Amino acid sequence: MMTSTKLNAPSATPLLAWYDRHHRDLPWRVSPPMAAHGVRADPYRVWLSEVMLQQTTVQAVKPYFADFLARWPTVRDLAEATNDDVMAAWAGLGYYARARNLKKCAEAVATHHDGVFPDTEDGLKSLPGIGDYTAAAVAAIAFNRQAAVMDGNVERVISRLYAIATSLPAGKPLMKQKVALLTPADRPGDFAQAMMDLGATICTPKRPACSICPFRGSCEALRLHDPEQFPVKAAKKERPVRRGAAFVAVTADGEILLRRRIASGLLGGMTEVPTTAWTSRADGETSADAAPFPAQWEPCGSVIHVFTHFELRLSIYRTAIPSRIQTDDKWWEPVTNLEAQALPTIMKKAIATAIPLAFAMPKG
DNA sequence: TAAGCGTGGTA
DNA sequence: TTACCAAGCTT
Repeated sequence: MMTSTKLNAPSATPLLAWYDRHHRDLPWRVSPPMAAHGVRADPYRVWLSEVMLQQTTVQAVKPYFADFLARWPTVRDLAEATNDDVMAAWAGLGYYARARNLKKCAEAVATHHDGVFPDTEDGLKSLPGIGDYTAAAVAAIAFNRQAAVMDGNVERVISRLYAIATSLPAGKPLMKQKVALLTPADRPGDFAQAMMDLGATICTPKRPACSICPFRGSCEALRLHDPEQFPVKAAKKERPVRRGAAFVAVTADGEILLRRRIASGLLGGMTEVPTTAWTSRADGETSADAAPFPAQWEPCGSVIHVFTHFELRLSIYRTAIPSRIQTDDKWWEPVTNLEAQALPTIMKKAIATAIPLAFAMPKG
């Protein structure tokens, strides 16, 4: 006789058992056996990794994490660094407001908290760049607080476990409630990391490996035979195209003209070559007419770069001049020193288009 | 609440 | 190739 499948009530226990066996080894992480002996990860490392991991893959973060930790081993070291050095070290990782807030947060901890991170969610959340997720993650992982950690992975796992059909972000409060009920008092940090590991390796967006999932006996979405339909997300919007021109000027001495972007907004505080405005207008300025100074500007290609909310198509112009030309709000930088600059990826692409060996030149 | 905010990997 | 997406925060 056919009977309906009976689900067990979800519990942290099988997840933690799975985590003990299958957890990922990551540079900022304390392994479960160590954690079981009361060893906690350094709050500075947990915070640094969590900020870097916001909307960013583990693979992309690893080299940046190692570099930051080597250069600034403690939060005080980071607080005493220059903004330029921090922005240059962050260059390429994206979402540069994170780097600006990282520096502000380090300064706040050093100045107002005696160099010690707050050990509560509320205390952490009051710091720059720390929101709901990061506050809960640091509180749970570094301080063993019973905080409900909810990121994209957890949203996916929870929405499937309970077959929550409410779309995101509207369904988030209900999901957070479910996570809070599931979070154990004894191993909250391991639980949070286990949920994220599960989301990253088993409960994946496409083709989840339900047959080996520790929640397979409790998952409502699996019982419905369609885990991929969760979580339900709002429809995405189309990505408009903007156009502009970028100008690469190089002197006979091998110096390139650079400038600093304004401190806020897109690529805020980062370094760039002079460009026109980036406009969605079909008749937008993309010619050499708007160059930073009169010269023989030669078109040398184009760069397409996809940002989160628009696609940028930059026409690249270059000129070679005998010596520096006086400009305001700009400076000349040796091409051999570009690696030390806070150049976002789009600008490295633009420069590499005009000077193919710009990032392959030996230093000094 | 919705929009703004990067980049590189993957299917 | 196009589209999606990866440990979100701020305004």
